[in-house]
Amino acid sequence: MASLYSQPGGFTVNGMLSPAGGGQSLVHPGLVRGGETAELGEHPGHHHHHHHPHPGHHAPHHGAVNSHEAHSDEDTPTSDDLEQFAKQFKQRRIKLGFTQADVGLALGTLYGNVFSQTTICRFEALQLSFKNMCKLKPLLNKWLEEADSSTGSPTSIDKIAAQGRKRKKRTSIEVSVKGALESHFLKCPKPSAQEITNLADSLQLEKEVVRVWFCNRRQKEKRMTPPGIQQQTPDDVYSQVGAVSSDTPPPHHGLQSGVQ
DNA sequence: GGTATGCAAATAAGG
DNA sequence: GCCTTATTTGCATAC
Repeated sequence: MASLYSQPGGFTVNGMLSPAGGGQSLVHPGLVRGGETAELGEHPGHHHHHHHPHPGHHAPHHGAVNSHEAHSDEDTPTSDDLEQFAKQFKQRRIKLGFTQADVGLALGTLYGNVFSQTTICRFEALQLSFKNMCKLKPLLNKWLEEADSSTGSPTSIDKIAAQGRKRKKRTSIEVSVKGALESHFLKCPKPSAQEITNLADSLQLEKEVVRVWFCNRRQKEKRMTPPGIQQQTPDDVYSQVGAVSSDTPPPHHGLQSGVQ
C-alpha cells in the first residue's frame, strides 16, 4: 500500500505540475545492440547510408538477443530503424510546431507517464541505450500519429496532463544538506536503518530519499575507486613500490551505456 | 525561447 | 526489508 509516489489522482508531493522543465542527460553513446555494434551514436560529419525504409526485413538478431516474449506487434527494431524513426520524428514534431517539452507532457495524457524534455531530446539525438530507445519508440510513434492526424484541430494533446505520473519526482537536495550527508558518509558509509531514519529526520528529508542517497553515494564511491587501484599521489608512488598491483588499470569504467 | 548536457535521483532486477 | 549493480530519467543550467 504504499504509494509513496505522486498519486495519480491529483496533487503531487512536491512540485505540482511540473514546470515542464527538464532536460535530460545521459551520457553516451550509442546504442549498442545486444552485442553488436551499432553505428548509431555519433556521426560528426560522416557518411550516411540510408537504405530501405523497408519493412519486411527485420532485425537480424544474432540469435542471442532473441527474446521470446511480448512482441505483439513489433519486433526489435534495428539501429537503423531507430535512427530513421528518430530523425523523422524530430522533423515532424517541429513541422507540427511542438517542442520537446510538449511531447513529453503529451505522453502523460496518452499513457500516464510524463517524460521530461530531456528524455525527448535524448531520444531524438539517439542518446539513450538501445533498449531504452526501443521502449520509447512505440510511445512516441503513437503520439506522432495522434498529433498529425489531427492537424489543425487541437485534440487531446495539450492539456494539463501530468496526472498519472508513475515515477517519483526527482528531489533536489540543497547544497547545505548535501554537505551534511557527505560528512556523515565519510564517517559511516553504511548507516543502519535507524541511523538513516534519524538523519532523515534531522535533515527534513524522507527516509527513502536518504537511504537512496547513500546507495547512490556508495555507487559513486566505487566508480571513483575501482578495485585494484591505489589512490596514490605522485609522492606515494615512491613509498608504495611493490606494495600492490603492478599496474594501474584505467580509472575509467566506461562501458557502453550506463556509468557516467 | 527551445535545446543540449552534467550530475545524480529514482528504479529495476538479483541476492 | 535492505543491499548491490545496472540503468533510466530529470533537475538545473549551460548553450
